[in-house]
Amino acid sequence: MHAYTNSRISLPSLSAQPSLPAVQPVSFFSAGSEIYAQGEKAGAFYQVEFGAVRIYRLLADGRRQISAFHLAGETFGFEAGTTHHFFAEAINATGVRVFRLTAGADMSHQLLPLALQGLTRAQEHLLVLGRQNAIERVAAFLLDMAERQGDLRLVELPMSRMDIGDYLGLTIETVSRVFTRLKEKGVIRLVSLRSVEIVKNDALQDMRE
Amino acid sequence: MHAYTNSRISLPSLSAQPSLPAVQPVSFFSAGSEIYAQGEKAGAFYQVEFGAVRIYRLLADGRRQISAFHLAGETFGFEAGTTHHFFAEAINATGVRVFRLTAGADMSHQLLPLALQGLTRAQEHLLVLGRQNAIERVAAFLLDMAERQGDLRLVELPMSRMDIGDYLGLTIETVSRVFTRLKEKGVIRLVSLRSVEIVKNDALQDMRE
DNA sequence: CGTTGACTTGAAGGTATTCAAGCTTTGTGG
DNA sequence: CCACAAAGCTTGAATACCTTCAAGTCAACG
Repeated sequence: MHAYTNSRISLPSLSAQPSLPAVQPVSFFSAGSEIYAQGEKAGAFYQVEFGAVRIYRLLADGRRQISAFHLAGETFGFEAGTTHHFFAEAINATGVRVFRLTAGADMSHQLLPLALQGLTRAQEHLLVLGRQNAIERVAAFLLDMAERQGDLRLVELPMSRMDIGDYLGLTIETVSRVFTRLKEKGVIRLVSLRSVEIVKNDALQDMRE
Repeated sequence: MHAYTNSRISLPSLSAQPSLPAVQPVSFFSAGSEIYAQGEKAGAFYQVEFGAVRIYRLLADGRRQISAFHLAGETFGFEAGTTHHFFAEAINATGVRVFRLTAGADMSHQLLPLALQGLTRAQEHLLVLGRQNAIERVAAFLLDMAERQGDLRLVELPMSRMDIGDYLGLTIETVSRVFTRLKEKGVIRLVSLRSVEIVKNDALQDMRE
């Protein structure tokens, strides 16, 4: 399947992050490889060095809901209890810094703000999934991705249409149709499959609700 | 509108909760009254003594998404940053113990598990809103309410159909129709509008996905 | 006992899904 | 470097599910 699946190569730290121990090694994950699985014992948290990660759950019949994407610089993996409730996978070739939680050290101060930020994001996403239509969902997604990439006109989408659909609670066909509609309206330009230029930011903002 | 809106009467502690300072007073809120509002300065967290609370966001056109209900014993109100991102309202006559966050005291240890639990719940709710149909959503809701009330056959629903709809991303009509269908199948019995007997627990479990 | 608000039920309509086909891009091997 | 295969994406038509609009029922309360 994946040539490098589960190959984790430790490297010296590339960049120190304030308030986190900077000496942690970086693990590499190839596209599609698993970082952790639902039911696995939790005991670490993770920071994306480069690449992108998807966090998701599955229903018994295979339906998938991606609850979050994590891009370079972002942190994930802390969970309630001792086992993971979700899957985490590298979307592309991805480097992840792993911070093991040791029994003695207390990381509450570092983790609480991260947990609260994740909570706010999840709750805002609930509004999107519960009360917004397809166009509004895609608009919210594009604006969120743009914001997290520094509000440039050009937004990189590291994930497939399938991933976007499973994040927004839509099918790939609907995602594709909305992209086409936004393109025809001149709101966005599809530079390539994984790269979108936001032409009319205001129009997107208006669509978001 | 509400006769007792915003009346907050302090009472001595009714029950001490482990690991939280037990001397906090209890505030009372009448049905529909606001506990805090989006944009307000945050600086406390809350524990429900009795009654029930809804946490929600609004879109500009009035669409509402309830992200969580909180029943007796549960904790809410901690948020990222210094201002509230959500509204909190008493659903019925409700007593709430308020824990003010003082500048000196550090509550990270108490708050982190609560924040992580909230995060897990929100992410599980994302799966419901993103990938489940109306019956599955209502089944998940009823089972969740039952579990939080001690897994009794009789489940009390402190909230209206409107609230349930806004929590599950459905209209009140759809919620009502699903209740009727479950009743006709003999899965539940509508003891009263706000009280449901779970007759076939297994059937509900199966429907949940 | 009548009024009000909440809930239920029915019929019509709309949005997203499903199923199906065609197209584009990417990767692989000759 | 080209040809082909495979995967990912787009587009179209039919269908399904939920919503909207409307009317009617039920329950609580004065």
